[in-house]
Amino acid sequence: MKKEESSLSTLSLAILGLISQRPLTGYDIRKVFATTPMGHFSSSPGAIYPALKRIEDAGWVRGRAGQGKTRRQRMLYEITPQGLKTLKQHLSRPVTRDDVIWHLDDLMMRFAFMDGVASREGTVQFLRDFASQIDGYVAVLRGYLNGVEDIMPPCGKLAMENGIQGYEMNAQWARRAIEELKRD
Amino acid sequence: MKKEESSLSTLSLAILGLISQRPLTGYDIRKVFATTPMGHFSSSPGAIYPALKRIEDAGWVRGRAGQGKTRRQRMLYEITPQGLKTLKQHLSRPVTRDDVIWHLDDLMMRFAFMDGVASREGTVQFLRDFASQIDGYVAVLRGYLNGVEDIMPPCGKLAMENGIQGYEMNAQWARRAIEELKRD
DNA sequence: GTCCGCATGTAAGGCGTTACATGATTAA
DNA sequence: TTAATCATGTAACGCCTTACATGCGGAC
Repeated sequence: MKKEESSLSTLSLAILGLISQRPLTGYDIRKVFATTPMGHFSSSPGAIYPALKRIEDAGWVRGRAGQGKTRRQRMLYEITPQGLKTLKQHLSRPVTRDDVIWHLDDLMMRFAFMDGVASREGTVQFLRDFASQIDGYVAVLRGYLNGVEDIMPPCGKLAMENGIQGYEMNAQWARRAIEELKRD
Repeated sequence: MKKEESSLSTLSLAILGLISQRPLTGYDIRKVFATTPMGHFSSSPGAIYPALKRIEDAGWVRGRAGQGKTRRQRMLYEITPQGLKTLKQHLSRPVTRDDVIWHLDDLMMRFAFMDGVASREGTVQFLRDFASQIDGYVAVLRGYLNGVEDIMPPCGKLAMENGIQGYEMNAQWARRAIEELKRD
């Protein structure tokens, strides 16, 4: 329910994260959103180009003329030192319960872009915090469900269980991910 | 990425669904969002009251003066026949892959409010369609992941796996839910 | 007599969605 | 030469977020 100082919308974070991996054009980004599992992002130009302009105005990326297969003019964006700093800051923000409730997708984005940007220990710590925040919230939800499950209609109850299982799956995933990252 | 005719935002659907179960005031709705697992909805007045007004203007709910513990004036909203029809229509819309990708939360809301509103067979059919649409999408995602997993950085790959596992969890949940609904 | 919970709103701003618009290049 | 793909945008709209505002009633 809260937004923090280094305000990056989830879409902006996704774009900045992608550009941090390698320089991209707006169209490249659209293709990533349209053809990969990042597909729950709007690949629409009305979302991408304004977002790109915003993070350019903020000084986090810099566009320069580049050409691809054709010699059309196209803007190739690369991350700036400022942008990398912002990204790092954003990725290293603590994991709160608010994040778990309201910005789960944002948390996952943060993790997804830690590869070149955060340290291995920082990444593992993030996953640990993530899992433990989820555990805490799941306990609350289970407590609530136990209190009302006798009076809840079947579909409502099943829907609530779906939500809880989703969180539990995330916690399990995080612990497996920690193991996997340690095997290096 | 698409919106349909009987356009109901997820928040409006949640409110209409809650009111369909029993008459509620705006404040009641805020409390539900603030204190139950429906907590990823904005319990803020700036969201609830305008949404309530919109669905009232649409003729789906009717407000009448009612009093609670105190004899303050407060608007108690109840669903209209029109509103119930709209809700039923919305709940019986087919489950598409677009829904799975862009409106999973909406699908879950639809299911959560089927209790008094949809038939038992309709509900089970919904879950079957839900599971099979997810299966189809998971196959696509797994295909993609297989193609690129050798060149993907560890965090990116793990994040993608998280997404896929989330979908798989949903499909499993749906099949268990079918079994549970049949045990009546 | 002050704070907290009840109860309902409004105003500004941000940003994503939908739809429209434009023009170059390439493959059929 | 016509359609598809590349490539970038704008405009209107809807709706959520944040913050502010108000006023009653009960409890301590």
